[in-house]
Parts: sequence; structure tokens; C-alpha cells
Amino acid sequence: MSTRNPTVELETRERLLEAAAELFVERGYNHVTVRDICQAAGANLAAVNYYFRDKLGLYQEVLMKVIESMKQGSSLAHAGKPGASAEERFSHYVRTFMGHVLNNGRACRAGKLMAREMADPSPAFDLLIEKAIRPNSARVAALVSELTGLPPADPRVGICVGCVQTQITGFASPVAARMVPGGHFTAEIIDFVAQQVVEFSLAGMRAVAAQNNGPVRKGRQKTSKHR
Amino acid sequence: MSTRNPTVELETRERLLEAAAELFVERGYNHVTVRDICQAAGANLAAVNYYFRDKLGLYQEVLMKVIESMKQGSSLAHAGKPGASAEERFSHYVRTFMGHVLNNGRACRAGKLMAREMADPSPAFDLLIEKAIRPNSARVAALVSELTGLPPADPRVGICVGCVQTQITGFASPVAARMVPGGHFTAEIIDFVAQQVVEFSLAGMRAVAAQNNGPVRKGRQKTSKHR
DNA sequence: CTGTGTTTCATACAAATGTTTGATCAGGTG
DNA sequence: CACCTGATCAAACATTTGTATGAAACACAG
Repeated sequence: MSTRNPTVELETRERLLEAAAELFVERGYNHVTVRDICQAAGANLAAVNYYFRDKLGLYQEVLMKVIESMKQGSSLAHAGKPGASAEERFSHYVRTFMGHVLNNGRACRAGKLMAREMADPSPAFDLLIEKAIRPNSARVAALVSELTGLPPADPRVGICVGCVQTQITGFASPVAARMVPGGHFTAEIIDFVAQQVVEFSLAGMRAVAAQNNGPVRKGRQKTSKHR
Repeated sequence: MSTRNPTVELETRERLLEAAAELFVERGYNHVTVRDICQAAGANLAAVNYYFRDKLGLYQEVLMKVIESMKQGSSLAHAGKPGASAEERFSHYVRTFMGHVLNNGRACRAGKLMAREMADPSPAFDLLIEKAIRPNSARVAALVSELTGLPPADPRVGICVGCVQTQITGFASPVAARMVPGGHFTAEIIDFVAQQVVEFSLAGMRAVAAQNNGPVRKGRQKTSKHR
């Protein structure tokens, strides 16, 4: 590790990471060969092994960056003015996070890679869950708890979180893209969808919370699993 | 194609289909080798090529059966008593369909394979969209239109359909399974979740429909894509 | 310049895997 | 029985692909 020329130094390594991220997102781990990556990066075939030990090492490093970007996006999405109401913070979260995973820019990598990991978990799956998804879900859960007045431990809170998250990530799937007129999400459409998801979910959460006094004591069935 | 002994005749072919479905669902197309399938089916290595031309041919045939099962499940889910209210039919749909894709029996193949296709589309992806997903979405759209009073062409209807569908399929993902206490969905939990999704979505749809008179004319931006 | 450590390169290797092939077997038919 | 047709089999083939290797190129210090 010389310190002579950092720009050229990290150039190849960085180019590999960049090209690999692009290709992994586009085609998935198995449909990308080391040769593809090296060619796209303008590097020699042996470069992957030289810098990352092996293909999986490279993939994991790519995934790390995605996780990092994800955490960053999550923080961003949860960062609201302290004075903002829970509704406003929720709206901000959904819009930001949705834009983050749906946007057809660099960031959309996060969403697509995550979708791939979810359908076809790699050895780095656990890492993704624990480092990115669970912490974010915890924050959403706190928000939901605040919005609904339900205690954080209430099973309904967890499910509401699921309802919200599945919507956000679900719209990032290629199937959703197919359903949209143009075949892909424009910024306007993303905005529109996010807005709807916010309205939809806020009303949904309130309704679920209100079940409390409804005929839905049955809902507590979840705890009936110990019967 | 002899007509002598249909039972033995189709036996190998059928065993291959069965084993392949099992393995494809479990590991995904790329992580299953023709050798795996043949071994599991107790057939010779060449059998796949003999009966299905190649591996992809076998996969497509498996997918066909899944699509068929999906269509069947969709019909079942939409079949309510004619006198039932829209709410009842919606509830029935969500519960049935969710059970269909989440249930850890044979039928769960549909959901899992679909999830895989969605994250990593194969050449049969279009088929899946057009033959299974779109028709089902159309039915859900009709239901949503009826529930909300919005015209079927209203973009909000499409998004509500998306919100509902993403929830149903989203809960079938391995990530969702991770989030549940036991690590997998029991029948009771599925029921509980489905119940919540119904409440959540009914309220959500009503809220979105009510936006009509809200400050959300902006939502019509969706049609602004032709600008 | 010479030596040293790092990077890049062409090439080779080994394993996995989809596909093909030609032989063999089994059952029915004339 | 002789013949044919379809099914099964073991073996081989060709390709892809991840990985390893050793030499060459390069940059820089002494």
C-alpha cells in the first residue's frame, strides 16, 4: 500500500466497485461474471482477486456501500424538524425513503439490490437485515407507536410497520414499474404515489389502532398462538 | 408419444416437474443444477433435455403451472357470494390471497417463485405479468373502484391496487418472515396479519378517495407525463 | 542506475454445468 | 421372432467461469 499516488492508486479498485455495483444491480450476482466486471472497469481479469480476494468479497464490499447508503438514507428520511408533528415526520419519511429506493439514479441501487437480496439471499443477507433493515424498522415502529398511541410492543404496531414498508419497497419492484403507464417511474409519479401511500397509511394506521374498541378483540389472536 | 402406459409414461416427466418446482422455489433458478433436479426426481441426467428441450424449458413449464395455480387462487379469492358487500368481498380476497401466497404448503410456491421472478426476471417474466398479475390486478381494481366510488380509470385506483398488492406480496418475502417472532408465519399469524391488512387498506382507500375534496388536485400530476 | 515493492497483465488451471450422443432396454406390432 | 418406437442410461463434450500464477511494467528510494 504505497502512498504515492492516491488518485491512481484507488482508481482501479474504485472503478471495480463502481462497475460491479452497476452490474450487480442490473443483472444480479449470478448473471455477472468477473470478466464482465473487469471489462466494464477497464481492469485486468485478475484485478478482482487482487483487490477483493474473490468475487464474493467484491460483492460484499458493494453491499456494504449500499447498506451505508441505506442507513444514510434512513437517517435522512427520519430527520425532521423536532417541532414537526408525527404526521409530518411520517410523511417526510415515506416521501424521502420512497424517493430513495425508487429514484432511477444512483440511489435506486439500494432498493434494487435489496430486492435481489430478499428474493435470493447471499451470505451477506443477515448483515443487511441487522444493519439496515431492522434499525430502520425500529425507527418506523417508534413513529407508528406515536401516531397510533399504541404501545411499541403491541403486535399491531409491528404489522403496521410491515404494511408501510412493504408498500414502499413493493413499489420499487419491476412488477410495479410494469404497471405504470410509461413502464417506469418518473419523478412526478413517484411523488404522486408517495403522497397516496402517506394518506393511505395514515388512515390505515388510525383504523388499526381504533380496532381497540371495535369488534376486533379477535385481532389479539396473535397471542393465541400459544394456545 | 405412445398411448400404452400413461401412468408410467408421464411419471418421469411429472416427477421432474415436481422436483424442479420444489428446488426452484427453494433455491432459485440459478442455484439449481439439472443434475440436482434429475437426482431428486430419480431420473437420468438427460431426461430434462429429453422432455423439456433444456433447463429453461423445464423452468417455464414449472412457471406455467404456478401461473395456473395463481389464476385458480385468484378466482377463488374473488369468488364471493354475489350478495356480499364490497367490503366483505375485499376482506375475503385479501385473506384468501394472502393465505395462498403465504401459506407454507404447496401453494406457497406461487408466492415464492413470483418473488424470485420479480427480483430476477427470467424470459418468462412477461408471461407471468400478463397471464397472472395483470388480470388479478384488474379484478382488484374493479373492487377498489366499487369501494371508493372512484372511476376505474382514476390513477388513485391503480395506486390503491398497488398498495394492497404490495402489502400482500410483501409479507411473503423472507425479510417479513425474519421480522416475525418465530422466524416464520404460522396460520394464526397469517390470519392476524391479513385481518390487519384488510382494516388498514379499507381505511386507506377511503382516505385516498376522500382526498377528492382535499388539497390534492396536485395528484393529477400523473397525467402530466405527456408534457 | 539499481533494487524494491506494488500494480497490471496474459495465460493457465480446475471445477461446475448445460447439452449431446450413441447404446441399451422395454413393450407393442406385424 | 423380427422390427420399430419411445424411454432410459452412462459417458463424453463444450463452454463458462472463478481463481491462481508468474512475468512484465511501473514508480520511486537510495
